[in-house]
Amino acid sequence: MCRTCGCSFRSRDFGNIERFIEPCILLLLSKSPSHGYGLIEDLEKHCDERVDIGYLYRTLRRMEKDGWVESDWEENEAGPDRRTYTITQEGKDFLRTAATSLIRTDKLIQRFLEGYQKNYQNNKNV
Amino acid sequence: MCRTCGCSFRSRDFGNIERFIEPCILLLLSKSPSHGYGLIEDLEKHCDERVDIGYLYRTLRRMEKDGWVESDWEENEAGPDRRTYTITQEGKDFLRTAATSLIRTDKLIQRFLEGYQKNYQNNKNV
DNA sequence: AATACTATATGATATTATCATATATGTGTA
DNA sequence: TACACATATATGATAATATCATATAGTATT
Repeated sequence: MCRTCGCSFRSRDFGNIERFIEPCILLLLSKSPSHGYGLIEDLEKHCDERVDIGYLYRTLRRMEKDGWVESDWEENEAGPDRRTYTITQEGKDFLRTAATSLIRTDKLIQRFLEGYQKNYQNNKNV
Repeated sequence: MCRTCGCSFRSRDFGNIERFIEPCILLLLSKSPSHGYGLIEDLEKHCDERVDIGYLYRTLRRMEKDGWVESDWEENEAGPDRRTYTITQEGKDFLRTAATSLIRTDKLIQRFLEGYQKNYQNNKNV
């Protein structure tokens, strides 16, 4: 149930990028190393969505524990120092696996949408 | 971390139907009322995947609490009685919302896959 | 009587996601 | 100098989602 207004719509949103955050992060890092705050901005630019910043930082630490990324502190004269993340070989391998999974997800969603639109055209009031 | 073998691959799978289980159930129920065990088989047929049966039952009860479906016991001479679920108007409304979200998700995934394949073609070893 | 299939349900726990808040550096400005 | 603001990382508390195992029971088959 939605915590904000108590309605029956779950806070869970089937369209949010959080559900695919790891592959998206890995894809960005496969282009060039980056840090948490930078990734937030990249994700927003690419996905038109502001990811919860606390969740992103925790996700990055978890991904490091999992061996998909590595991090080092980078000095930053223009502001606070940054923890810069680099993708590892394991991370690249996982990215490939995730891409395969997402191809499958994409097919599932398209199958769903076809079924839905078919019902809609048949005037089934759905 | 994967509980079965302890590897760093999360049990979380970006391709599984559990991530879109509610819209899929609602779509099936919008065609005709059904019961848990029947839905499991339908989902397997449509999505080539066996959903965890305990999870499905709990999801159905949650959806009922949320007002998306209603249930009644139906006598079954050929086996144990069945709890038959029917979609409500609220469920139909949510199905429409979910479809919109999934169109967005589909676009996000395709954008991701385009980016990924572009990297792959450029021989970036990802 | 034992086994298999159908059918629903829940205990225990792990994982994922959200919301709020703490801390600190540098820049601009009142 | 004091303050607000953007950048930057982190974590406490809690809610929501997902997994795995197990319990219970009716009907059919061997």
